[in-house]
Amino acid sequence: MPTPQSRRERAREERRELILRTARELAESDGWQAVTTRRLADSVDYSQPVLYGHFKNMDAIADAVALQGVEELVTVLRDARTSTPDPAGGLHALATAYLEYAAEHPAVYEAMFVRPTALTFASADTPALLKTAFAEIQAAIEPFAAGDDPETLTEVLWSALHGQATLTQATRLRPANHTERVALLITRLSGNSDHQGGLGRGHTRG
Amino acid sequence: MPTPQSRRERAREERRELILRTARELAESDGWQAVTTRRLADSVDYSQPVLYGHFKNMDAIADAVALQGVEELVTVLRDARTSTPDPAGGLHALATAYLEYAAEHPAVYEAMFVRPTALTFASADTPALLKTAFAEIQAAIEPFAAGDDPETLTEVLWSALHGQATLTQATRLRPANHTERVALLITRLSGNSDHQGGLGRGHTRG
DNA sequence: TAGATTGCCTAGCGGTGCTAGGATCCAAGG
DNA sequence: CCTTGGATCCTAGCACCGCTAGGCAATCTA
Repeated sequence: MPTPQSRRERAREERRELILRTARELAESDGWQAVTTRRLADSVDYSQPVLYGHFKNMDAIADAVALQGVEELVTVLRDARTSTPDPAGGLHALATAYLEYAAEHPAVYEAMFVRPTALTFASADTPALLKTAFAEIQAAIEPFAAGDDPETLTEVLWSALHGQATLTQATRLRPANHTERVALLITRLSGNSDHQGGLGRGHTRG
Repeated sequence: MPTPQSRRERAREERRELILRTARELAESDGWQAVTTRRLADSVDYSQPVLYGHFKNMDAIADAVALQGVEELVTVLRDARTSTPDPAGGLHALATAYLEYAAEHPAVYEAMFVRPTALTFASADTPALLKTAFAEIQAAIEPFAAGDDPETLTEVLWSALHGQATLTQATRLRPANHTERVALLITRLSGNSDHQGGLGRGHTRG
């Protein structure tokens, strides 16, 4: 509904978004440790207590940013996966898109999956959104499940992507080999050695 | 050097280890955010400035703990890999040992690979130790490199393990499927789905 | 024993998250 | 018009954080 009751409430909502946007920018530019109540309040030109009128505490702000991130990630993954009818190509595109998003929005990614704040237990509707994101990954890898449990395979793929995302951010991996790592990962995970050629092996034991 | 010069220096070294051990215990029991200078100083029954006589700052303490962890991890990985002459068995054992160490020492693991403190740039001899750890993983996966670059494949494996370790700690993955995830990961990464001969999934239905 | 060195503590700085209490504004009622 | 009630916002402050200056006491050297 585009008319959120009164004008006051609309102004209030706008200010909430201002806080969120500013926190996100601050985190992306200087890291989450630089997002303090005083700095954030200064940046939005309010006093600290105003922040607490919108969010329970500082972690809740990071959680809200994380929620935005999950929504964005879902559409990014869906767009990548459905960019081609070829399952192998879709999987490769999804994996690349995942790592690209993590690289381009490191602070948001950190809020989502690295920070201790449990997004799962944040609010009631959060798990549904997270399940959607998980389902996107599953849809990409499921054609290659063969005899294995698709959900477990999805967890394996997600973990592998998550590991590459975080270790790359921490400059623990050679940045140059980014492309090769993704390609090698999805090639091996999808079960055959030439993923360009399509599905390849379909049944090893009947 | 078993004789560290004077008695004073030996006492000093003992106190350094006391600080390190206490910090590690504190981190494992209550998390790194609970390891503050005041609490740590209280726990070792000294004042805060004493800590700074041994370490440059708080992060340096976490780095020292991380260094201990890498040493431990190297031996754990080596023992696991060489526990069997079978390459596939060795790889599986190494992967399991890696995740087991991460699960049993979450704070140490966090200090090593999650905390922003760059262990690589910590001191001069650190990279060598890290390279040894990396080489251990590479030794386990290299037999399955086929035509692919072994180093890239090692990065892929390590990232995948790291992802499983961190997401498991954050309770983002189902803890029950721990074993299945490792088995599926190394089965697929090692190149084929059924030359594993009973290590992982598959034959548990009879 | 006198002097130098070292080890250690108390006290304090600026910063953090967060909250209480009073001031101020704004919309509705007499 | 003025008054009143409620929402809005800020100043000031608490306890805690990492870290450091300065002084005191114990120890080693001569």
